[in-house]
Amino acid sequence: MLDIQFIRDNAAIVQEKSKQKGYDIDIQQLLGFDKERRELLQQVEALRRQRNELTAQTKGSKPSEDQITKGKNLRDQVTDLEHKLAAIEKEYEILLKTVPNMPLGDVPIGASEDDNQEVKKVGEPTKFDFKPKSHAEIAEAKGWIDKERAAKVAGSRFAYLKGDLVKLQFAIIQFVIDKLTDSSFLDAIIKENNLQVASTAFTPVLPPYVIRTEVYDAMDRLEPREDRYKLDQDDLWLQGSAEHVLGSMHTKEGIPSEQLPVRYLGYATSFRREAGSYGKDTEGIFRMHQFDKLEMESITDAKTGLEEHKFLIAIQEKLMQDLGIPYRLLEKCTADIGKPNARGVDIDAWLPSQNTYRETHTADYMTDYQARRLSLTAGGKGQLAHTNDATAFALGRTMIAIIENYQTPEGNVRVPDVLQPYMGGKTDI
RNA sequence: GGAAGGGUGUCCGAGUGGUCGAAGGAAACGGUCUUGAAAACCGUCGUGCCGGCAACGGUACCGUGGGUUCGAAUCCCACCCCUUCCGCCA
Repeated sequence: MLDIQFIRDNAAIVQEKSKQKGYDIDIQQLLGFDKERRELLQQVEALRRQRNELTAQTKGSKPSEDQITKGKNLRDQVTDLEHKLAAIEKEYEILLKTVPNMPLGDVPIGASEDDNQEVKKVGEPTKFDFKPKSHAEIAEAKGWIDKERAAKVAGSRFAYLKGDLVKLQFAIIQFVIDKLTDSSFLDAIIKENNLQVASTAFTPVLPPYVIRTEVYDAMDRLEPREDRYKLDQDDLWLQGSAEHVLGSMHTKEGIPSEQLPVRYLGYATSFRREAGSYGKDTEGIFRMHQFDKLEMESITDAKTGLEEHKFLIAIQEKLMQDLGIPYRLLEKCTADIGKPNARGVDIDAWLPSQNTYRETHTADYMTDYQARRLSLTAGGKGQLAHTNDATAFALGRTMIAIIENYQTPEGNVRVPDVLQPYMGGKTDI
């Protein structure tokens, strides 16, 4: 969430920028609650002071009848005002939490994802001298995907992945882990892009797949909750991205400057109900309730947060280039970056069967918006951390891109060069 | 799942109704002493919120949330977490 002091000092800006993100918040109403809350708080504290003074008078000896009467009277007044204060604070907090993070100055203003701005295209759309098939056609023919049986067991939008596709997934995982834990690989990216960040290697992490309501909410990733899976018997949700359980890992901690930046490469199976996307992307494994993902997460101080964001994007690009998949980079507009984001980009991979680019990556920079509610500081007392997350590879969609861009007329798939060592030297599957 | 014990400041740890924001120790920081260092000694040493230009004042916080009481770290209830033992289990 935002700092209330910032909202008090910049009410008009907050109002305007919230609107640009598609959140029409009544800032004046929020400030009204804030004022009322502070007035009540002062009254409550004055009464508590009286009560404390009375207690100090009576300590050591039995209080007189008179003092007890006075105390009871004070207690009732305090309790009454505390209830009023609690009610106001609840309204205040609900409203405060609805205020989105402020977009950075370079974020394009827009009303929908159509207003996202293309920054560049890398690689030419793959050319074929035959009609390219969709990943679903190839994979089903190869026996790599079985959705019909998955439907019997788990319902729609689930799949069994089998055979060489599974090997390919693990090859990608191993490839990325090798690269991101190698600080010389990172250092080369830093130099090439002239970035001012440390070459600290990523720590690979296998996180828990479930997350408490309170923590999920503090990350501001619980909503929309109809897209989340809730565990019936516990106060737990299945995470929708490794980022949800990685970013929250250091909640209520202070990270000393010598340990910054904290960089994690998380691998997790993520779960999404895909509410509201019925009938969309039903072919193959493009949009699933369950998918595996390699996710980068980093915690920095305020000074280096933006540079870290650019670094994570540079890594995403480098990994895509290493796999040889044509892609485009989009700067997401105010309406599309997401509530906790100050800035965000998408990478879309070229999919020959759809003759277009489709989203495979996102990179999110949250400034201190998440850290404020997580009580996460970095580099000193009261200095809120800046958080960044970015997809390394969403494995399902990455394999779709590989299958479609590397397909042969015979319906085979060439293995990208960098992955061959992880596939036992196989060049085709 | 059953039984027992426990969660207190940066850390260890005392505290079972008022004199407790909290003993004592360690660490850290400043100083005295010393050629220098160690030791010893002296001092400083939690955070949030509200008010204030500030100095400062107030308030809250002893796992979390309720409750009892004139008054709660301390008593009661619920929950969370940790440890040990038993059971079950990959």
